[in-house]
Amino acid sequence: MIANDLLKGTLRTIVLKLLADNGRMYGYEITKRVEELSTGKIKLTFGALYPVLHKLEADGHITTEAEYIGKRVRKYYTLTETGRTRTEQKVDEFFDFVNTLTYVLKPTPA
Amino acid sequence: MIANDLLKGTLRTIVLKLLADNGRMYGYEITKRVEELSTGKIKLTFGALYPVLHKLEADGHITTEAEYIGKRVRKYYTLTETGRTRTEQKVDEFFDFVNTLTYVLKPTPA
DNA sequence: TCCTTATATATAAGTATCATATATATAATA
DNA sequence: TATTATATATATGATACTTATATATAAGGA
Repeated sequence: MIANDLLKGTLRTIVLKLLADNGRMYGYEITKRVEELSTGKIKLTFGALYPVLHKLEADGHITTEAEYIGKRVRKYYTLTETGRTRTEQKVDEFFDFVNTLTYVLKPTPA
Repeated sequence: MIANDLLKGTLRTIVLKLLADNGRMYGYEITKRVEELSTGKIKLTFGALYPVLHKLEADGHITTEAEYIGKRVRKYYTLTETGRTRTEQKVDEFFDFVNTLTYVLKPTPA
């Protein structure tokens, strides 16, 4: 498992990027996909995920469609145009961060 | 500047790694060195740094020596053995995290 | 048939980490 | 003499998660 301090600040980015790559997805599906892509090392908690999804919707980055699977509700989320732009920004920001921190954490002089 | 959400969870790692590489350092020096290594993109705030240094000391990862530069106190910090072990863990943890998240954030299918 | 596990969303309360603001003081430079 | 740099420290506040709790349907195994 990945230390959860490090995950802080990346949840939004993860969610946005998955939606960008996969078209529309629902919450539960997102957690499963992240677990899959990270070979079990990252597990999103629902208590964090759903508030983030609601926030992204409130900010106009995603839209919702409810669908019924039998009697159970399922909410599909899709990126808006601004959401797509935001995704690019956030992903770039992350790799920038990694490059910069690598300068700090790589050096090992005699 | 690096988005500060991303920095969360990396402060301890940065401090430990700098001490591991440079022998002994004092707080102010650490902030300057980080700014240098990150070409100005990471600026540690004192409000975050000093509590972390005190915490690391309380946890037995570093020890302090006070030195007087004229009349001004300067506190040098040095890694203990457990601190050295912890540094390795934390740095490995960070690069693990990066590799794992890259699996999630890299894919871009048609 | 009953129990457990998986599916599915949601909110409230608690914690950790860092930023901002404030305080104090000495040394160097313009 | 005034400003900037050096140097440490704490209190308060914001944010982003985790943990706990709630609710409900569907599927699978005993």
